[in-house]
Amino acid sequence: MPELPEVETTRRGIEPHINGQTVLSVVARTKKLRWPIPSQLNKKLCNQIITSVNRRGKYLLLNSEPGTLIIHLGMSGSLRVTTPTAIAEKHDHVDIVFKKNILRLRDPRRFGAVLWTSKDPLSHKLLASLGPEPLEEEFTAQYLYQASRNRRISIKEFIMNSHIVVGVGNIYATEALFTSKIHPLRAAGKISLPRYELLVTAIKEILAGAIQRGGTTLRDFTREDGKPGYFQQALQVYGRTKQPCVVCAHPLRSTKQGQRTTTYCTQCQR
DNA sequence: ACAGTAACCTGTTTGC
DNA sequence: TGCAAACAGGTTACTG
Repeated sequence: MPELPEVETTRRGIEPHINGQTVLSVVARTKKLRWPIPSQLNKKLCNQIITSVNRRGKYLLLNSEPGTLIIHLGMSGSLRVTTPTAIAEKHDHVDIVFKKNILRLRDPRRFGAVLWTSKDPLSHKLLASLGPEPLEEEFTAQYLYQASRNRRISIKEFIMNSHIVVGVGNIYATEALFTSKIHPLRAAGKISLPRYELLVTAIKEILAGAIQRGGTTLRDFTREDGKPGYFQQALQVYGRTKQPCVVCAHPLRSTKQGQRTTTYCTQCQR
């Protein structure tokens, strides 16, 4: 569920609780999520200090002197800061135990990941070939325009590809295409530079706005304190199939693209 | 290199 | 009411 705004909301939420804190122990109750959880995580992190909490795309990076714990929340993951005595529930797979609290990973569908690297995390196989951060200056219309030449894939699948740009998932891709009036099925290679300008602006504004509101909570996304985000109230098309377009009142239509639902306005988006 | 599809899971909602 | 199918915020791996 978490897209970039939800992961960034999580990062900002957990950072003040764990940055500079010493790990007392690591408890893994599950052998594997998407991939096996590294054994000996307790040995690696016990008595180590968390020196920074970073994000790259939808990956969270908990740095320490000997290495980095890489966490991905997948579709249903969330991190919470709990009291040291809170009882772990059914889908609570990993605890990073500190003196005053526990950082607890919950992930019912187990599409998430917990990985360890003792090298530069950005050179890790899964991170090395990621596209630019959408909120950084390097993410421009010119970049998307050039990257999309001769690509026949639809624009929606194109911007959801993390090797093109990170952090744009189904909700925000759907919203950004509506805002920039681009039809989600249009071939990425057949979109003009001016239209990419509109799209890039929309992506940046929508992601920034969602972070400001603490992310989108549809069903079970929660912040580190268990509270929801408030961006769902600002969604204009996602989840609104058959309801009237907020611009022209024409009923919104849905289709499937790469196993994901896309909702769009047949009148406004071309 | 690119495009299309299946796969990994569980919980909740929808439809007969 | 019951049950099966469909659906859910992600991403890799495999095939052609």
